[in-house]
Amino acid sequence: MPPLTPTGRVILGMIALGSQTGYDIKQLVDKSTRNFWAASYGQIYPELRRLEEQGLIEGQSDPRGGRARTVYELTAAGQAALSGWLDATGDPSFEVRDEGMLKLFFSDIGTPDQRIRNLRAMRHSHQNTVAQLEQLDVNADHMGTGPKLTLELGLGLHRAIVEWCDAAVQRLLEEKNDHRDANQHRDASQHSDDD
Amino acid sequence: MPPLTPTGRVILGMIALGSQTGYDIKQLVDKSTRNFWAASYGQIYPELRRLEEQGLIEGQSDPRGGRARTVYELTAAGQAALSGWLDATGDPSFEVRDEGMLKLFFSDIGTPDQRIRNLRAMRHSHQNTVAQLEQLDVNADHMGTGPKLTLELGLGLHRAIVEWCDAAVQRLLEEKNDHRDANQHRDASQHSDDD
DNA sequence: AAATGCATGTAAGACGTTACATGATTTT
DNA sequence: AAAATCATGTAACGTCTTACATGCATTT
Repeated sequence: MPPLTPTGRVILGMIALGSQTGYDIKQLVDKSTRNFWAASYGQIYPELRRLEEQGLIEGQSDPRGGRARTVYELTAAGQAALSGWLDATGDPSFEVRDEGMLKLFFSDIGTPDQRIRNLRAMRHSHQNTVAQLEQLDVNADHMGTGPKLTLELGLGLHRAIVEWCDAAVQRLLEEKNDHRDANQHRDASQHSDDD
Repeated sequence: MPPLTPTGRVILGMIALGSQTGYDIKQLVDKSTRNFWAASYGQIYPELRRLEEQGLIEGQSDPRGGRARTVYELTAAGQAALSGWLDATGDPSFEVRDEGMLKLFFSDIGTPDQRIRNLRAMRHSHQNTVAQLEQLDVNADHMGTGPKLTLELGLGLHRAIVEWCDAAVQRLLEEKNDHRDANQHRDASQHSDDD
């Protein structure tokens, strides 16, 4: 028996949480886990096939009107596979690919202005994420403990990044001003940031 | 002209920072960016070829003794491509795949103990990362502003995750105790955590 | 003499996104 | 009547990791 693929895990989990169709799964992933574990249709539908072949899920046709629709549920083997994964010890995989940080890393190559623009772009995208998560947070009452915890952690992290970006920009601007003031006396006006 | 590939960017950047060989690049990536942008030999060497074909870098054979060795440097076009990327506006890509959080999200499926074990596993792996970054931090004097900033942000983030995991575990344990105390009176001993 | 580090590379496969295509149902 | 939502799927492509293979140079 091949081990659960990465996408296989999300799918089993989402079906366990009540998702029925491939479409359903995608909706739920986009609403809940996409910030730390995304999935696309191009992965989901083929993977549903494989999981059924492996006997971990079972689907049956359940059309709504003239519209084809396949409803899936976990088999006993599927529940076992899911539990086995959740119970497995050993460090969980963790990967980040952050273009903003990469640019920041290389930012000595460019101008100080470029660096600040980049920090503002980072700030902006993480602030977006915060706003999305805050939307979800309003119905935290109807959530299980797991989803509540991940939401809380996500909010905390993205907020921390936003705040750090703000602080970094401010520090860089002050350094720039210090440097300018040390050379000669001119005026500069400060910007105000949206939020 | 095809746009810079993801790995192409790191390679150009690392060469700009002074890396000379493919081996060099890999070493530097592993020491500096791998927590937010990794690269493997399987990507690096083929990509060096492509970048040379595109005229963005130029390599020349520079053996050390009987050992083959190719030293690369940026061409003018390569510097332009790198600057163009660093200067580009529009939100930078940002992706996370965090198995620990995914398990946490699904943790209502398992037992409370499983959830706590999972949180401890997360804590452990992020604490490892913190330790690695602290090693790098000791020679922060010799770093440019960019590397210093990414190091600082990385440290802050991973430390925040460690702390959040600790707090979450504690909260969950307290809830468990409250629940137990509400039913009947027994004793439980607390664990002590390594660090 | 052995182990570690320097240095280069490839092949196979795993994983993933994007873009496209199709069509029914429900809401506006 | 149009737009949004539900629902399923595929093909092409891009990207990346793992595992393997090789061999010289330096340090222990």
